[in-house]
Amino acid sequence: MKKRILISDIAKSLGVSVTTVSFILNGKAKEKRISEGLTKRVLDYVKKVGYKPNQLAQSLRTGQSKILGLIVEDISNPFFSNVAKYIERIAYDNGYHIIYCSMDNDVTKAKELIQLFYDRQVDGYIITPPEGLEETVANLIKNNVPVVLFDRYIPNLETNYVVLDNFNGAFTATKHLLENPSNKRVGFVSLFSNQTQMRDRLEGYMKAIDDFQQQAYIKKIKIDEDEASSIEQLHEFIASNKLDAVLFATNYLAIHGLKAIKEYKMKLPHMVAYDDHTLFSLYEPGISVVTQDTATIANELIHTLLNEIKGKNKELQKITIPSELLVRGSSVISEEALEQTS
Amino acid sequence: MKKRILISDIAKSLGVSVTTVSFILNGKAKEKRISEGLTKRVLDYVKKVGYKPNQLAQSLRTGQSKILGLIVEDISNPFFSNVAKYIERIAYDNGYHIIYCSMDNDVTKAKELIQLFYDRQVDGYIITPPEGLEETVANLIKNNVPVVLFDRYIPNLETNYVVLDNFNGAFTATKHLLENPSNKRVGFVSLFSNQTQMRDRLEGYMKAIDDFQQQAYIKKIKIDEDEASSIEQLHEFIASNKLDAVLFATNYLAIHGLKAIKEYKMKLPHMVAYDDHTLFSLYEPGISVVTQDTATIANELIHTLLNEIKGKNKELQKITIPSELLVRGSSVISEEALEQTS
DNA sequence: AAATCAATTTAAACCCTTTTAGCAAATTAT
DNA sequence: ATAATTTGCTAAAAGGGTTTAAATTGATTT
Repeated sequence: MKKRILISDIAKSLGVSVTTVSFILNGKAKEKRISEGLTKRVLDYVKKVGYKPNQLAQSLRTGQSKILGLIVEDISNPFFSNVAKYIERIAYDNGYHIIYCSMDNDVTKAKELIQLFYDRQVDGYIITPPEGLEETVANLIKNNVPVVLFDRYIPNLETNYVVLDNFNGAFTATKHLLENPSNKRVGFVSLFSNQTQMRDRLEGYMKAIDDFQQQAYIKKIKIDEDEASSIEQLHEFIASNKLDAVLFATNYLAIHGLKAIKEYKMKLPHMVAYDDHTLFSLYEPGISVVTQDTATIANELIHTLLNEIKGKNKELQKITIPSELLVRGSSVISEEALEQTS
Repeated sequence: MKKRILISDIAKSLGVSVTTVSFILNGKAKEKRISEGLTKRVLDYVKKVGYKPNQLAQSLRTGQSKILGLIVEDISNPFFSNVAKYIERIAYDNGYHIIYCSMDNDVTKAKELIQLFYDRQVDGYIITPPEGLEETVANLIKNNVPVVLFDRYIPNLETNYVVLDNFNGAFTATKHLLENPSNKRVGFVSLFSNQTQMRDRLEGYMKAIDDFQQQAYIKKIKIDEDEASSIEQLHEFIASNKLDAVLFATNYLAIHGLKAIKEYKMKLPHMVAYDDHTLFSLYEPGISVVTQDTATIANELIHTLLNEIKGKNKELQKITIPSELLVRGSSVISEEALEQTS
């Protein structure tokens, strides 16, 4: 923690030039034909005094900041904070840092953040794009800035992305609900949003509904609706349609749903939420979810980005990760439900 | 997004020197007695072309990175991610960026992170110190690095910190539980940890127990215990002592407790958790919590740190934020509980 | 008219690396 | 024995700003 030691100090102490030390430190000893003896001597000394290059100077010179920008919808959503946690870890293991931000589905904020990151010369971006960010992202791509989209992609824009198999996730979930003979009326709660993940989840729901030749009950909530109003609307939706089951397109919509149920003492025998949450595993009755391995997602994201930065991606990576339906509490719950109704 | 414009470009275009532009941009026009006319001309032009100084070059020269390091216990814990979200926002509004990390209560990792941040020349630190970090933090202080501790502090070390009134929080919570005449046996679940927040919560619990002249039931869990074992131990603790109520010292311990209750179909009529969680508000019966305004905490933290950086703190800031007992569901629940038991 | 002074502006040093271009000595080829 | 390479290393420029120390200009004094 004492006074910072510089590369010139090393050079002086060893009686060699700064250039030589730099070459050796950057693994160019062979290439620059520096003798093995000297290489070892420098390396040993550097290790002994614990010299570390000044990142800022290094970045200024190389144009590489070794910082990655992560722009997620909302870091306080456990889905995103879990992914962030893994990304952070892998990035660090690869010598990168993460600067992260929540954009709260606000295009203006997202644009500002990207500009800010750009000014900071981050080496790459992982972005969950809100609607309206198409042009900004297109611009980044055009300028050869490494970008990976996440959770949703931008149609008609050729980018790397890592998303979930939303269609099959929603399809399987809806099918699961419909297969229960007591569920005649199965609804779907989503957002007013044309983002791909929402579109695909809707399509998955519709496919299942059509397969079972049932009526569709679809409710969309405004993306920036305040919680109280959202709860109010969900109450109305569930109660007036006398729904037996609902598929919620996001975890917080499902939470609003639960709050509505609690507040208005409604019955909603079955539901499936999108993206898991501690709450869902402990709630009685247990709440089934469409889930996915956040570690896998983080892995794909960060590796895609790092490869892009290193120019190792021969072609665009369009990765779809299968999602899984985690059925909860059916046995326990049906017992308990029976007990309670009896 | 096009090619970056430099300060030298500005100077050339305007036919003045780089120095002059720099002075004006850094608000030293008056001090350096640069004429108002020129000042305005430069400022207008800079705005017109949208010039922004290269942060790296700036940092390299001034030694200020405008980056703050935030080291929390676990970013996926909603308490921390909420505080982080606010901190992030305020920092940005003040022209600072946040680099954050979870240290997972691992001293080695925390030390590495601090070293890493130090190498990156962050301008200040917000740290939730794990046990064993005393010396490292002391070292930072000794080197005049701006530091604010958070959630817990280090006894005998003179630092800025922002913590909660853990003693009163735990005391009030325990008192609340004891005041219910049906609660004879009130336990406390905490961690094997000498961190101040845990120590104070224990003392608050003990004070209430002593005031009511009751027996104490205290269970500590290893700080890095795996979830399954933690659940197992909590089951044993609650069941064998036939506890009527439990105060949990952290939100995840309370979650483990709930899992134990669910898994082993136990009864635990009342509980209070430390740090709120969506789960606790929706669980049936609603779970009371000791909570606090994360916005206030974040505000105090970031402003203390920024003032420290600017040298505006005349003295050390030792801030204790009052915590609040949020009693949940007592009325509704007792009704429902009655219904179920009847 | 020369000297002094204040008001402006600027050249150059500095922050710390990386990297280009090149030099001197040792080898090899002719 | 000399020219052509190769080997081993380095001086200096570059990267993009900030800041010190000094130069320039015009006005005022002597």
